[in-house]
Amino acid sequence: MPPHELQGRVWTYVLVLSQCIMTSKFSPFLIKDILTGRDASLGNPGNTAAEELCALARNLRMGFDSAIQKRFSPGIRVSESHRSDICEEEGRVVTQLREGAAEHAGMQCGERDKRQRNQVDAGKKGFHHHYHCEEMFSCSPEEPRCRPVAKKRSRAAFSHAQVHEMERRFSVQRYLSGPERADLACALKLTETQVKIWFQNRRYKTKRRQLATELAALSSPKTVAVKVLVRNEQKHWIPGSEAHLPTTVPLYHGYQYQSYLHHYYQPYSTTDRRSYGGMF
DNA sequence: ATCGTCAATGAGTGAT
DNA sequence: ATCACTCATTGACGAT
Repeated sequence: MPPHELQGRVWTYVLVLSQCIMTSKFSPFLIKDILTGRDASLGNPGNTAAEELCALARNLRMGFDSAIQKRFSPGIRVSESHRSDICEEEGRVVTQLREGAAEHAGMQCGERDKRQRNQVDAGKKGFHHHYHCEEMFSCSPEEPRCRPVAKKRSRAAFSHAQVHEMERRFSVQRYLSGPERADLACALKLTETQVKIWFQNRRYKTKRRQLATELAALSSPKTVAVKVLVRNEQKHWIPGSEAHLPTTVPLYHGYQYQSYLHHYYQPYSTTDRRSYGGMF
């Protein structure tokens, strides 16, 4: 099968899938389904065709690339954790396909982002996170060759509800066990990795702020009550009443080199396999 | 244009 | 080997 025909077929399939997803005909789907060609209307590509499709799909999206490689590359063993990562990536691909289909329908990127933001702000869809425009390659049925476009890193913006819930949880629990993290991720419609990273960053942020606060308190001049005798309009110090004034500590250096000074974390959850008793 | 925030990434580490 | 951690940094984004 000529490359441009394969690519056209992949692109058509992507569009069909996108429309299905947008109209909720079916979702989610597996990339494997694309590659094994379950849809009779698109023929029945064999293994070789699937491999070719796989190679082409690699050029479509970063999400495709990673997921397909991990799942289908020969000789690569997939662990349970990797499998869950792959599922996450497939979820991202679905999101990207939704956006791709929307874009194909004529919506401008900026308008779409605005709309999504409005949706998030208005809380119309409850928990929701989005990815911004991220064109890795420019492909279209009219343009058989994929043109590489500058890579752009995406950053999810969690909704207020998602952040609020994680903050609430963080206020009572600084560490989550695996099952707890999975539950929270499921409830918030986030991936476990996102929840994990959020808690990591949150702990780090708390620690940084606490250190900064403490160091600022140490380095700032203090108002201290000092006993003074007044006699003949002159002030006289009373021995032993001097306040201890600490030397100024530069914030950066204090933070940089005293990072292990303050072990104020709560102990790890009892349901977790790891114990931080020795560390904290 | 600059700055702060924050999700994500990577290096290094320890536990299992 | 795998996992989750801390810490430092990166890059996107919004506010100013």
